[in-house]
Amino acid sequence: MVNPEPDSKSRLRLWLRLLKTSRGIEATLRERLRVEFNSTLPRFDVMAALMRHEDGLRMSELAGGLKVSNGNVTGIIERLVEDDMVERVAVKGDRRATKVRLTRGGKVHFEKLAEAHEAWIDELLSAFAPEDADYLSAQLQSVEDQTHD
Amino acid sequence: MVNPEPDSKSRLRLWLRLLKTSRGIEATLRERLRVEFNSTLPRFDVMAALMRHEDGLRMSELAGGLKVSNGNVTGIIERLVEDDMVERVAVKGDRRATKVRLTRGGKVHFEKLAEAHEAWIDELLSAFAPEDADYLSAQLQSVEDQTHD
DNA sequence: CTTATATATTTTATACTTGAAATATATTTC
DNA sequence: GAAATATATTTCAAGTATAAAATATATAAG
Repeated sequence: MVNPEPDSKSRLRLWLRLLKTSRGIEATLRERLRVEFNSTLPRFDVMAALMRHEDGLRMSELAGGLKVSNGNVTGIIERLVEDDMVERVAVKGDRRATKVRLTRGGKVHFEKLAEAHEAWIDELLSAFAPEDADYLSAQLQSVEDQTHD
Repeated sequence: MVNPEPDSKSRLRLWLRLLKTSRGIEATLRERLRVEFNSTLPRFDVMAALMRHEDGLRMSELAGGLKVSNGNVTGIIERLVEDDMVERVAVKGDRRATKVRLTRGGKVHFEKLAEAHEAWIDELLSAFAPEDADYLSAQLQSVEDQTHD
């Protein structure tokens, strides 16, 4: 063949597929969080991060971990505080910083979200046998280092 | 083993990995579009869709194709029209509808974006040999039908 | 100790996103 | 053909997202 398809085409197709898949799943999760829990994906992400850190996280740690901007986290936390899901705690020794952590009620609420979330994913990705899922995860892992612009 | 890890855990890991990978790539693309072309991903997506339809698309076709809300497209198109990238065309026979299509300048501009975009993806996904990319694409395809909530 | 610099966070301006309500026009039904 | 219903689009309110500027506090340098 004189002019075979360049490698970039396969990768482009993969990217479009990757994007379509993750957006589709995200849309479904967002919709279900809204309808069944009156919540959102960003709130879920923030609460999940806080769940993994009993003593709380600084605003900047949270933003860094979720790879979103500081200002973004400020807004999400504001609303979570209004809803008594999260509380702000002073950091002793550094009056610039604030730590943020789940309230008792926030934990209870998140437990429910997390359980539903795991079941939804299990359903949405049921096309993958666990071994395939693990294999795919490993493959995707290899992209990691490429995306540190 | 008495209590082996449930299948849902593998799928959950896959989802988190999928999300992390696509968000990482998206962030890189967004940043580069901003810095190198003073543009954005949503604009790119809209222009790419219009590029595939010489005669233009109705607002609702555009929204449906990109799977975003109508109101969302209205805003993006508004700004693209301001920048002379896109023009609105009346649909004869239906005065409710508007078609939207790339201007000459919009096409020229998009050609540059598309070329850079393909090169970025080729770079970001260089960890995948073309055959692996094709295989992965096919695997991901299988999720498709699951996400029509 | 006082200025310079660095760090943590919030605020601001702008854009994107959604779902729902509003508007305008078409189509169907009686 | 007038009323009811459906469709196409925009507007609206609220939330999410970014980068950059502003603020507050801490640390370093002199």
